[in-house]
Amino acid sequence: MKKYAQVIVDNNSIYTDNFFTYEIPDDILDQIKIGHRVLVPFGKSNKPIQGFIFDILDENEEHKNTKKIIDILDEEPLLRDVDIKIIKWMKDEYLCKFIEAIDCIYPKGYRVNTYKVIHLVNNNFTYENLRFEEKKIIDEILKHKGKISLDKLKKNIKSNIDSYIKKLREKRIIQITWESKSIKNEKYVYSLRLNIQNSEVENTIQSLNKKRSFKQAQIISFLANKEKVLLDDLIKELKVTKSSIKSLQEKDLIKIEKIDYFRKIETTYKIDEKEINLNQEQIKAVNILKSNIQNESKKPFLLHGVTGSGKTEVYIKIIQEMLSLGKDSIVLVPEISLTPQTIARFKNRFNDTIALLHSRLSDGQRQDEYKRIKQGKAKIVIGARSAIFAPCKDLGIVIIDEFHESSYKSETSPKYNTIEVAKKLCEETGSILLLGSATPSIDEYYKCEIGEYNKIELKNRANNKQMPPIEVIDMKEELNNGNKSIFSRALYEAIDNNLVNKTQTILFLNRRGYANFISCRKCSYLFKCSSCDISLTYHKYKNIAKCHYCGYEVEVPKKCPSCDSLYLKEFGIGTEKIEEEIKKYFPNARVLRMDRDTTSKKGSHEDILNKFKNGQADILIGTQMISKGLDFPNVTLVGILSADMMLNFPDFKSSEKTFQIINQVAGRAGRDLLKGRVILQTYDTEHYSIRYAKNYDYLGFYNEEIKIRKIFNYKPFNSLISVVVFGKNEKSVIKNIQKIYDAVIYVLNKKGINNFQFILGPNPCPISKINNNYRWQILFKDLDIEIKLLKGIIKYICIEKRDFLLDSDVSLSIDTDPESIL
DNA sequence: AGCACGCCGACT
DNA sequence: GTCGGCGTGCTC
Repeated sequence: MKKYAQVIVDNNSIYTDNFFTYEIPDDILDQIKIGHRVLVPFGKSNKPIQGFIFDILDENEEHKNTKKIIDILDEEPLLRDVDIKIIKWMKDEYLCKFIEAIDCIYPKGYRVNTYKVIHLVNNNFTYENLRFEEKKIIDEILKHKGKISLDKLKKNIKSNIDSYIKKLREKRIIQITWESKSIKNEKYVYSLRLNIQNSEVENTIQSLNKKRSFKQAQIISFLANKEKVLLDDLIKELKVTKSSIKSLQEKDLIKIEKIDYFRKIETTYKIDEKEINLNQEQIKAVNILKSNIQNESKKPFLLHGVTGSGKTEVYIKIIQEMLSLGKDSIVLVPEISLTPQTIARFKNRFNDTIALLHSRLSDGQRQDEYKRIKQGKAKIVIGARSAIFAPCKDLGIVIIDEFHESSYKSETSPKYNTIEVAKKLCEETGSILLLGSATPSIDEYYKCEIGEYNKIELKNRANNKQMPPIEVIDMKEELNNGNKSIFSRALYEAIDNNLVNKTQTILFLNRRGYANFISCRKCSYLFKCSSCDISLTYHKYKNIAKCHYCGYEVEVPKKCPSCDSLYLKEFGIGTEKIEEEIKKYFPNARVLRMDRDTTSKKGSHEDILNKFKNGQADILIGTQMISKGLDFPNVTLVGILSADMMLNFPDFKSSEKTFQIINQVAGRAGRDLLKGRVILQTYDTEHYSIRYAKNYDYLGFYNEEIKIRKIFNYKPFNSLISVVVFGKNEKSVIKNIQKIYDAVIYVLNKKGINNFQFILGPNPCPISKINNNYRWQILFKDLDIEIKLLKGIIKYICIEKRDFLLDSDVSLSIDTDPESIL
């Protein structure tokens, strides 16, 4: 009986974002499964493209003209059953296309290359009657055994031949079809062994020598009495070429076996392995988790453990438990704390059972890791956000460390929230979800309060040390007392002290570059990016002004470009400036700076950390990058240079973020035997973020913040959906965002809703231009309206009716619960 | 999206 | 004629 497949095709268009029905040919009927990647003919020209099987049906009621699937592209289905569920869920949740959700899941090296080939179909033509160019085409095709790729043909015949090809086609002399090649970017090694009995070896060698196949004879004698030899070794050893090996294979004298080769990932960072001795709190935490493994319905766990309370040890113990049950674990870490140090900690413990997935892997390496997980060779996956989609076979637990980090929200469509995806994944697979943080996000902590999550607490630091005391310094006061420097007197003295005592200092400022902007003091000319609505950051070392959004750089002239005065001045501070000031005040101090500018080279990250760890520097200056996971026993002082810098951001999460980052950076001091000290400089000493952070009082902060969220209808009480229209043509952008607004109002009116308080906009985005794209947004809150209904309406207007409604010169971005609305 | 096709103006 | 540029319509 014929069967039919429901296929999602790899075509990133809204019009093809639905199931296509294909007939399954008999020869693959018994192999094909849901989740398989297949090759299907598509469109008028039957171009072969990738597709994904979402369902297999016995009948095909709706369509008459079904085409047949060409082939299956992988032995095993690329998508697991749970992947299919997640894809469907993501599509609804994040208002994205099927193919966008699918793209999150399978490694991007798997693809199909297509090209057109031109071949002779008919010999019933008189060559002599053809025109010169037509002859040339036919000659070229015949030269390549009756078939050549169109690209190659055009390259070989340099003149324009399109019209002659068309003519030949009309005369039915040639035909153009599509061909394809499946690319997997996989690496294999090959092993050789004899395919003849030992007793036959002598004879074979003799007969080969007779035919003057000396190299082949040499290979046979080399292989004799050996179990297996690697192809590469053989080639090196005997200085033979692949051709002699190939002919031996054709004569069936040897067997070649393909072996998966896994490219090694280098980790240069080494740490001394400490024996894990869990304290009472940690043991209790592990036991709670363990007792839940068999539990049918699993609530997620929120592990609230103060900095240094040993969350990682808890993770390791529960992973060990999972391993002993044969189950897989996924550990997600924010990209910036996926440091060699963190990796080494897990690697030391689990060795080769670990697969690593992060942005710095090459495509090949990522592919290898993917395969190792898929084949069950790696049972523990450590990675950033996207590792949540790792193809584990039998998942036991998902751990999201530092789950409050904003990097768990994807910035590209689909703009998924990793915690939500993980929750769905765990629900579907019956796995445990463990969210760990010292400073939980307000949203998730609220879910503990209302009983959606179980809470586990680690209240004490593993070594029972107190958190280092935080001294808050009022920089307004410093200024009043005549100190114009970026260092308060207290911080200056503390740094000086540390230099004398030969202990180390970390200075934190969440901004790279030298100064945030540069302008003319005479005419107030401001250096701005030509393609973005952003002032340029000054990088003194290179003497450039740089746009941190699009990367645009311009050399800073001596004179003001507008009024020719010499009064150009930079304002605000960045890490580069701190480095300069430190060198000015403490010329003998050895300084390292770690930010995106100094870590762009591969391995530079490791370099800086290793140097600091080995005591080759006294002071480490850095951005967010240094706020996490670093464990340096000799650091006794942490200076937070401008704690309130983030507070001025127009973002409802800025208080939360400030509180979190102070906590994290402070935790870098006094981690070992030496006593730590934190100096926090701010202009706003009375802000509640700073007040509670000073005492490491998470609950106090939470209670204050949750009240504000309630009053202003922010998360977790209300959702926010942002719709941004952007494009090069500002008028068109405005016109189109207005169309969306009008359409939403129209639909709402029809549904009897007349109060539009919950819609904000359309307005220009706070950053109104990026990369020459003008940006306008509408914000929707689910106030007095069901979130499902709201999403439905937005989906209907912005996705389903998009082409009908919107012009083609604008693009659209939808973000549910955006991390930032800039 | 991305492909094919068809129509139209420009140009040897 | 004939080249190529763009607008249109469809994808099992």
